[in-house]
Amino acid sequence: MKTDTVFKRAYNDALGFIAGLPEGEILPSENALGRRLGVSRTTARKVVLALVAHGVISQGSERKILRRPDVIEERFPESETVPMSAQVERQFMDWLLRDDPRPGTTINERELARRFGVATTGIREFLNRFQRFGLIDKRPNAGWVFRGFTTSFALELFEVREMYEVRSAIAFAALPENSPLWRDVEALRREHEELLGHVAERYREFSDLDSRFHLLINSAAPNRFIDSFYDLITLIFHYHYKWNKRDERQRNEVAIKEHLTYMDALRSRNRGIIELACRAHLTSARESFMRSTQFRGETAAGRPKAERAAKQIP
Amino acid sequence: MKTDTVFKRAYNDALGFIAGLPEGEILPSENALGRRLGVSRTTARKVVLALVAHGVISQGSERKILRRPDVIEERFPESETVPMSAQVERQFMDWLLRDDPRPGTTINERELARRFGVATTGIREFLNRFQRFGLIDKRPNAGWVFRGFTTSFALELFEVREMYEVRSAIAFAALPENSPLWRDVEALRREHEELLGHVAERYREFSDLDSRFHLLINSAAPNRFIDSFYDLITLIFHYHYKWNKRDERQRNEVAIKEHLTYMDALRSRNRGIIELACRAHLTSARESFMRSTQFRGETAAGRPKAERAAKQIP
DNA sequence: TATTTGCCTCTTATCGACAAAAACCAACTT
DNA sequence: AAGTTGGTTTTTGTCGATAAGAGGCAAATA
Repeated sequence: MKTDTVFKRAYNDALGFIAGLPEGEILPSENALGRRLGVSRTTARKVVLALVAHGVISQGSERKILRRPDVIEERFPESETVPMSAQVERQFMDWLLRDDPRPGTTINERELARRFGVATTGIREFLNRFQRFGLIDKRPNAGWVFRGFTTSFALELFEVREMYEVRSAIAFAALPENSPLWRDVEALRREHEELLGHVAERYREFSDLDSRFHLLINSAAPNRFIDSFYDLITLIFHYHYKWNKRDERQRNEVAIKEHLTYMDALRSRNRGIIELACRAHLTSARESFMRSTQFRGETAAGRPKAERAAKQIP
Repeated sequence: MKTDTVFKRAYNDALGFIAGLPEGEILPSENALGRRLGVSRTTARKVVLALVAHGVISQGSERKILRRPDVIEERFPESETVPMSAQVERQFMDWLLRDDPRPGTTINERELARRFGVATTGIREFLNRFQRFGLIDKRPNAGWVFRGFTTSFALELFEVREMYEVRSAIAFAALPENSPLWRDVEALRREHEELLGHVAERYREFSDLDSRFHLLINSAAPNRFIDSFYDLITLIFHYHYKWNKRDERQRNEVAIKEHLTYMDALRSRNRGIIELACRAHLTSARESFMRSTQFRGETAAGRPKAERAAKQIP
């Protein structure tokens, strides 16, 4: 059966929303509430019912807020508010990182299902969606193979990334003076400078900034295929940052400076300069990426134990 | 339960294989047979059992071919040899073409399941895989929306295609003299010339040639992301050719000539010339593609009935 | 010793069931 | 008339079951 994560998340959100309201206030209509919580009226109604049952709002058609903070803190645990599919993704990535299977390892739907505590259907669905990221292959009637975080995976990924980004950067430069994106660049530049000033303590915040920066460049000329490729970039980097902490501060500092140069180049509107800065940054990003992780050769041959251990999550 | 399409296809193939063998010959081992049919020994064994039951080969451990042509013609119907997933794809594309839903139309898993005669799971799985082609979007808990064969779909598709192909063509020119791919180009060139000579009757064969040509260019520098994008190109063009017959002969003739010029350019090894020929061909292909089909604007607004009818399968 | 075959186990493909969530409808309120 | 609510219908998300197919082991054969 369906899980009720939607309801639980909505309920939690509703509590947060109510906490910010004065006591005695009348609750908004079911429709309005649903809109605010991002759910259908059916679910909003269920939330209202639960709120009444918990004594957070008054019974009857009145629906006044009673505000019982002690109860208000009784939320559903985080883990019950995230839909199964999202949980599978997380568990799968964690499994990938932790177990560190070598290229060519076959992936067993049934075993993953057991391990993750879900039905095989859920795993299947995830793998089917995940397939587009080029890390796994399907062999009909015989499961999936993990292609591995190989050198060629990284190279192919960055090759396409560079093609896309150079194209977007050049398109960006061609934006009209009054495009709101120019203001976004300036705002982002300030954030970069700010972060650079406190890089020693706050270098971890770069990951988010990085993602926003490249997404901004990309938004100059939207293309669904390019956008969807960024899902992959985001995913990989998200987990990459999580699992690899070596030289993180230094790597990030270098990248921040490159971003600044890159933004200067954009300002210049000069195509040649932009392309140069863009490629320089991406090349550097690729090398730091590959240096920081133990990418493997293509063969399924083993490698020393020590090397394996280096990739474990700290 | 699983369908037995694998077995049925294997059985049909086995009959074809046996038909080419002299009477009285001994059937190869189960392992060898399985390998030849592209199936596990378990299935090969099942095939052998069925062959015996139908009197095509002798009973016992002998397994001599009895060759009863009348029985040999009793194959399983085509439709029972194609796995459900493939059938869903075909039916979905046909539905897309025939019903011609407008952009923004919601897709109903349950209804498709009913219509296609499969369980919803099958539809879900297909839609999840199909999602990467950028034609549908998922709205959690509320089904899918068809984004439509819009102008922007075509433009975005061709933009990426051009980026990829120019990159591959240039990589192609850099191949060493002795690369076997050069021989493939020459062979393909001869096929083009041959086809051009009989274009009036055989213009339909171009579709296949086109696909092979671009795949060849692409194979100069393999990249999994680019390769996977070609799946989309192939799919779209496959169905495009099926549903759009307007000016087909003329369009194909033009394209053949462009391919020839393109191949000349490759021979020259000159980067500038190659890029020119490549872009010229792709631009022309894009325009012919867009002219030949009624691509719509982005809005969900209606359009005249006559225009709709033009897209029906003849 | 290397195949071939018989038997057995494990995995995948596909279905149907069912609760959660969305969508619809009609009576009701303001 | 526009919006709100109660009740009903439809659709999606998730599960478990089961036959088809893959793969492994060991006895038999060559």
